Amino acid sequence: MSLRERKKLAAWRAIRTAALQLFEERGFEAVSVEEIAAAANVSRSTFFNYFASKEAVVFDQDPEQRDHWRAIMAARPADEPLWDSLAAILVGFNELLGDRIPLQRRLKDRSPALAQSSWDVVGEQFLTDVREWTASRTPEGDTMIATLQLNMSFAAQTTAYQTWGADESFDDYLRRLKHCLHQAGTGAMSPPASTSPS
Amino acid sequence: MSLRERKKLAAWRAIRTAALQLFEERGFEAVSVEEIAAAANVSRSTFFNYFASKEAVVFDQDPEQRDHWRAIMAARPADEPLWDSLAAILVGFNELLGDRIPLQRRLKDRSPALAQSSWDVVGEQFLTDVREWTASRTPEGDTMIATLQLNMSFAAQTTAYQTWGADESFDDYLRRLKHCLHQAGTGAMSPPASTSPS
DNA sequence: CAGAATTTTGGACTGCGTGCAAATATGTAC
DNA sequence: GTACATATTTGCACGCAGTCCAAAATTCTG
Repeated sequence: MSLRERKKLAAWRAIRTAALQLFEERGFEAVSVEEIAAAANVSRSTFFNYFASKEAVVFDQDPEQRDHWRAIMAARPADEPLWDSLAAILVGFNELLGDRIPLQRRLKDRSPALAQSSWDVVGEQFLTDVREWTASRTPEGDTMIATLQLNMSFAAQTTAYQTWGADESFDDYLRRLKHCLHQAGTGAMSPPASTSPS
Repeated sequence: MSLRERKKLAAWRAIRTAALQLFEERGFEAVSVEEIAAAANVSRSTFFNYFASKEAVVFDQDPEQRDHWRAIMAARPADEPLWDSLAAILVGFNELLGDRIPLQRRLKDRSPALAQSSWDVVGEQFLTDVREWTASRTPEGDTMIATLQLNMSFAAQTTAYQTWGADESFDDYLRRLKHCLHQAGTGAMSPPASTSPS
């Protein structure tokens, strides 16, 4: 790893930690990009060299994390049913994010702007990667069914996130995620009536 | 309907038609709010009185439409399974939107900014209304399962939209939407292998 | 150490979205 | 219709996100 690369990574992390710190202290909207840059000892321009937008600094993942989830994807056996793979990938991804998710949650709760950022939890990069991965594992004519399963797995993820009560732990969240994935897998209308656990 | 209300509606429509016209001619990004306001014979301030953002003018629905989809929601029998209701509501909503959807599609295809607006197809208002409707029909402990079904129905909608080929008609899109809803209802992993129709 | 390649920086610029107070239009009561 | 209350429109100023570009600064290569 060359000096350049090390410095790049360091700058990326300096910006992100500075930003998150400020966001936690004063809320997303109340912090300007200028302030973030200043806190990270970088120019405003440099901030935009690393992050496409102010929101990206909340949702983008550490470059090293990216390698991890790519490994997770690559590890799925080629003959595994798509849905099972997607479920495993999403769970793995969430475990990977770990304690960063609560932070995102805290910020979102306080910020209208962040609240309706298209990307919840899963950042832009992961979305792109998992789309690509799905496409690579989908035979010619099945692209619709594959897209549907992909979107359904995200629906499960979103649901777990949305119904994550303020008093619940991260493990509770993970459990619910798995439950939602299972439920989505077996079908939305499978239970004729009340089948809500825990 | 008072004069005020009639004028309001007229202004709303004037702004939207002017905006859509300009967007079609020159693309979403290339048109400024000032230009839209000018084309609609209104001040810039007034534009923001009616639309919360430049994007909202693409996704917000005509106030009268809102009454229509509310009627659709109200018409669902109280004892119908949630999933069936949601499916019917979404189909009804899309039929209602009708030829406006292709327009949105055309704009989105040309505009990166629009492309990743959180709201695809279904605008903010419909989202809010259908959330509220769902909540009103959900017993105390079933909020997670209800949220999941809601999100899954949107996943089906999104999928139909994403896989809508440029050469396909609006009816093809509607057909695919129904198919996706059915598929999502019976479960993501139901087909062990290739089961893609048409 | 010299020159190529990449990154950082500052500065100017466009345009969205907000806030506010003055002007204008509509509704209401007499 | 005149007078007053209420709602809407308008202009103006402001902050700030995001883009572009050319000049510095830094790292890489030999």
